Amino acid sequence: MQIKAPRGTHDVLPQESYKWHKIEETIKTLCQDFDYKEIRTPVFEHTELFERGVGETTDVVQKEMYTFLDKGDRSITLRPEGTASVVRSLVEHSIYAQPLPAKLYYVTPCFRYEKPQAGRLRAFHQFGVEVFGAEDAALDAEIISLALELFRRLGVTGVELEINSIGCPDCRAAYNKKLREFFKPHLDDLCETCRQRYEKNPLRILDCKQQSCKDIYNSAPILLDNICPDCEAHFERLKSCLDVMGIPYTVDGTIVRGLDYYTRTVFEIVSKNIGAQGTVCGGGRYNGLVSELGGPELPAVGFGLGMERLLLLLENLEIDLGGIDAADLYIGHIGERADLFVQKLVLDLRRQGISVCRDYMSRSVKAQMKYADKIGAKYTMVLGDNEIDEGSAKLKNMETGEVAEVKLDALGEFFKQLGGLE
RNA sequence: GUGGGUAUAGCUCAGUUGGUUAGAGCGCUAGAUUGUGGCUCUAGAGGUCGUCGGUUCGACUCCGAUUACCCACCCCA
Repeated sequence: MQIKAPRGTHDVLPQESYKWHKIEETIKTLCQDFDYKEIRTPVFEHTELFERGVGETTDVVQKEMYTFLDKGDRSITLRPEGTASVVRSLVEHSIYAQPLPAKLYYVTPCFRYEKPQAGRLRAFHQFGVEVFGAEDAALDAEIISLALELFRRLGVTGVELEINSIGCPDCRAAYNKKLREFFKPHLDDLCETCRQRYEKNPLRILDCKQQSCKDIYNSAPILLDNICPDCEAHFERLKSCLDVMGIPYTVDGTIVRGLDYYTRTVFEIVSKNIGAQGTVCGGGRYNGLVSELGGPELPAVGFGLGMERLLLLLENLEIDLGGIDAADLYIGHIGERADLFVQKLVLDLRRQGISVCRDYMSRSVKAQMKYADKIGAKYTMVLGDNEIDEGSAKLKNMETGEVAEVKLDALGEFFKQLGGLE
């Protein structure tokens, strides 16, 4: 009986993994340029962290977590998103006692028990950024510019930025009251989930996709029009920062986001090139989360960016990421003496940082050359008694077909110079 | 969790109104005068036709169930 990869997971094969390397490299230098440092947290945490951090009423917590009891009867959950873990770590290690703002990033696997479809997996990866300690909307704008810069560096076009402000707990409480008053006469016409939302979090009703509910909330008061003066000023500052950086955006008052911790700024970067899951990157400000998880009152902003969705985007836009790295040199051989000679030579060259392959299949010279061609080796040479005795061999450039006589003990130098020229 | 589509070789797919040894292209392996890739030619390996059950003299083909994948809803990255 053959065992296959679990539902919603997939293998990253060599034809694909080089793309990951390329993107991860780009992220690394990007974060260096913005002066963000990498943080790595465990793949699993205490379940309670996500219940409190992500919010008990969210879909993620209510029905999508991989939760189990370990052998010590602890309730453990595979991380469904990155932010809660980073905040936990920040509090646990008092990172807030270091110079603020603390600017962190990560690329990490996440797990959500959902029904897979285009751009949605059960095991996926997020590139995330979190900044702690500053209230200034310039920082909200900075992380947005960081995300957009990643797309720019990778050559991704056609992504759009949508922003909104969902206010602070104060203005949201006032707004929720207003909303309840608005929906009260329509209660019977709302769908069942929206009736529950009415009690717990009326804001979420505005996110309902049912036409009957849409018809009702279309004329509801808009949160953005009801935020307090401080939140208003914060949002204005965000917009002027984006303006001054030349970053286009649209204000979308309907962006609410499904995670409970957001305050003030929320944003999404969307694309039409990844199927129905249009959001490649989503984030916002979460000023209350650090204290909620036992730390001090510390403002924070962050985003999560779906790596698989980014890959999908690159693929659908037919963006070239350079292809798999091929070996520098393939060394064929004839005869037993050459076989052992090559075994040693290959190691010598590899120790010098040259990527070298040889034959392990007792193939004919012709078949060895065919193989070298298939793996895309840049150069080839064939060693027999003559070449070993003379200490030199013909080195063939597989792209141009040019052949040059090269001393075997000068091979290392030859490839180093070649590398220097590229 | 709800709905729609698909399931034949490693990959992309043919397979006539059910009829006996299930095909192609690509890929893989080996050859085409003795020690050199790309083109061409030849040969070979590789499939219990997703799985289980039913109808039938006979099922890859029809029916039912199940599973997986894809897509959409929901939600989100």
